[in-house]
Amino acid sequence: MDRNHALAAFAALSQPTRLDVFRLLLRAGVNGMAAGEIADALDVKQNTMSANLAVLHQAGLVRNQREGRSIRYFADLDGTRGLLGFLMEDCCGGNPDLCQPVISSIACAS
Amino acid sequence: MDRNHALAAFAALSQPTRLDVFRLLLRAGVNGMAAGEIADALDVKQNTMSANLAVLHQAGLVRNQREGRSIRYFADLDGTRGLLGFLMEDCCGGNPDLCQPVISSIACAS
DNA sequence: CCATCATATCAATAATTCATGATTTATGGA
DNA sequence: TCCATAAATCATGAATTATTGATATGATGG
Repeated sequence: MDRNHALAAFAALSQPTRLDVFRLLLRAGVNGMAAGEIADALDVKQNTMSANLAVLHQAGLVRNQREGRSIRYFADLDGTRGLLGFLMEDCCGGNPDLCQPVISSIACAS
Repeated sequence: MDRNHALAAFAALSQPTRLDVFRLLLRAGVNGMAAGEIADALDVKQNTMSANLAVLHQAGLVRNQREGRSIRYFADLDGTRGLLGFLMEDCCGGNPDLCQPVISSIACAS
């Protein structure tokens, strides 16, 4: 993850529909959702959703996979990890004592 | 951190200068940097930087504090934690097994 | 093949965002 | 009080981004 990838990812997440899509796909987990399902779930027109999915894909935040006539989308956790790592690396490198509480507070309460 | 705050934060980080500022302030740690220092360090005009700092502040990503004639800026780690937590909460809630690797991979290598 | 369904791409307009010169506000020193 | 410094605000033009109707591509079943 370099600076330009990070910029693209943040831009992707700065739009309401796209943020909703990403969180929806996080919830969907390994099942993912077909493009049309996503559009229906969020009440967004098909071509608008297609464009927004393309932005998320380009940004490395979602993956997709053709499945018959549909294309199924998944949250890309590798890309997500890269983004968060990029954001926090400076903090962790220079000031781990300050950074650690940020990390630990978002750990899954398993 | 609600959806609108998260959108504002992602929008703030989606602009090159602002991303650079945020990372610079993470590196600066508790010392922070004066607004003018930041503008000089990144070779950005004073009023442009002022506007960008205002966006980051509004988004809850930086704090500031007047210090004589200068205003000193700091990365706001509470705001940052809120943002990351918001982004990952759905994943953690429904799919902690998938989410955990994302979290642990960004932990500080102390 | 042909019809249909699912998704992507295109073209055009509307809306938002950005950078900047000029100006204003706030602070501190003489 | 007057001046100098530091930062914020304002107004404007340029560039980017979003949405949408129309159309194209790709896959499946008959």
